[in-house]
Order: sequence, then C-alpha cells, then structure tokens
Amino acid sequence: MGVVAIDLPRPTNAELGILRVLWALGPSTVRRVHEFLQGEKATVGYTTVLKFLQIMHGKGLVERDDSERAHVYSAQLSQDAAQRQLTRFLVDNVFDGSSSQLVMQALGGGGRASAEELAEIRSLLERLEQGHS
Amino acid sequence: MGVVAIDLPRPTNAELGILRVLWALGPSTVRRVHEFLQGEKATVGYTTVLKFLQIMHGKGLVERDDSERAHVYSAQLSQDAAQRQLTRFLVDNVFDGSSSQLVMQALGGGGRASAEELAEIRSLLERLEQGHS
DNA sequence: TCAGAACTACGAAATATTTCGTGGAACATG
DNA sequence: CATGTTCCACGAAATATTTCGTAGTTCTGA
Repeated sequence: MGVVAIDLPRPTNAELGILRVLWALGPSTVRRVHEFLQGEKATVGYTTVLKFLQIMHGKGLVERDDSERAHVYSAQLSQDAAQRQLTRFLVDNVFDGSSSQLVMQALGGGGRASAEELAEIRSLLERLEQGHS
Repeated sequence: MGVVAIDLPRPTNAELGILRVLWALGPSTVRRVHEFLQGEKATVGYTTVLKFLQIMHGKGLVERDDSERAHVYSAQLSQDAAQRQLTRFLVDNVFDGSSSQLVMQALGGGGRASAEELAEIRSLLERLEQGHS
C-alpha cells in the first residue's frame, strides 16, 4: 500500500504539532492547547485546534475526557512511542536500516550535547559493547 | 505557516520511496525505478512512477537529463542531505530538541549495531568528549 | 512500411490534510 | 431573565498527495 514501505501510520505534521503541546502540558482543554500555540509562532484558529483534536480522537491518537463541559484531551500516543515509531521510520527509509548511521548523524550534526548527555551515551555504549563479547 | 514548527518541506512518503530507489541505483530511467519497485513489494503503475518523477522534478527534488528519449532522473536531494534534514526534524519536533535523546533511542531500541559500528560511534564520542574539556 | 512497443505529457479522480465558519447549547452575571 | 461568552459538532472549502488512464510521439523489427 503506497510506494514507501511503511506500515505504521505516521502522525501528520499538524498532528505532531498538537501532540507536542499535549506532551508538554499534559491533559489539556482545547483552550489551553490553543493558547499554548499562540505563544509559539503559529497563528491558528480555536476551532482549527478543536477540529484537530476531534479528528485525532477519531484516529485514536488522543484520549478525551468529556465528563466536563470543556473536554480534556490527552495524548494517547505517548512521546516515547512516537519517538520509537518515527526513529524506526527514519532508520528504515532514510538510513538504509542502519541505526548507527543515524546515531552518527545525530551525534555529529551540529549537535549540542552536554557532557552529562555524552556520559550517558558512553555508558549505554559500553553496555552494548559488553553484549558484543 | 502550519501548526508544526517546520521550515524545510519534508519529502512526502511516496517521494521518499522514489528517492530511496534513486539513492540505491543512481541516475535511472523511469523504467529502472519502476522495475526496482516491482521487485520490492509495491504494486505501482509505470505512469505513477513517471508522474512522481515529473512532480519531484518540478519541486527540485530530482534532476532530469532529457537528452535521450528515455529521460534519466537522479536525486537532487542527496541521501546525506535528507538524513540531515529529517534527523533535525525528528529532533526538533519529537525529541524536544535533544539529539542525544535520539541517540539513546537509536542505540537502545532493538538496535542491531555491529562491533565495527559501535567502535566507530565510540571514536566519534571520544572526539566529542575532547571538545568538552 | 506498418504494427506494436516504449516513452512522455497531461488531465483528472480519489484521498488525505489543513483550516475555518456557522449554529446551537450551556453557562455566567448584571 | 437577557445577553454576552464559552464551548462543541459539523459542514465544507482549499490544498496537497497519491494514483492512473488516455493521447500522441518516437522508435524497432518483421
């Protein structure tokens, strides 16, 4: 189905934009999401945000608590899961299946990584090298 | 422009599918691209591939040599550039701007990475740690 | 030469995505 | 209670993406 070898349906750009807000704020009303978006750069109408949330709810990307008049939405697709899915997508379709190529790219590419982060990566690396005895 | 903070226009899924073939084969005719795609899984018509190549040429994603009857297309967006762009997109929009989080994900996540690749990563890591003195 | 094969260009249908506006219900308050 | 505000549902326009089919041209081989 489709030219690209893909199974999992990636969130669209706009959906990602909404999810980012939900990940940052936690469960939120439409108004909160909308206000957050104003604060950034996007000029997007209130009902646009509402509509997206409704669509995403239909797709199962967000949960809805409609016990109050102002419905509260929360991400159903966790940030962690999205990270896994999209990283896999990138590896499979742009990095010839080589996750270490992606690592090289992410580490090298103008990357700002603190000493702490580098240490964390190193420790993970050492654990992996252990398993490679 | 749009809810997601993005400037660079990502290639669409189908476009990525075509680019992958061009990256793998190098400059190719429509027929070669189409045949390669058959070999995989996709069931896609010849004129569909042709149309995509034309559209992508219009967008500047591929180059066209039409000196022969069978035009030869080649990726204008290099695999390397696509890797940079999409990695940045992922970092910015899904990893809160933290490329090392992406590294952790790519390294950890079910990753198969050979000993050689790990060594390469380690060496890059050490170079980065140098710069952090 | 002439039928078929190989190509390109183009139109257009079918979806998917993105974006609001309108209408009506629920709520707050002077 | 009258009226302005807040909120949701829904319709629908504008665009973008994905996919072919048809028409017309050029080439090839019997």
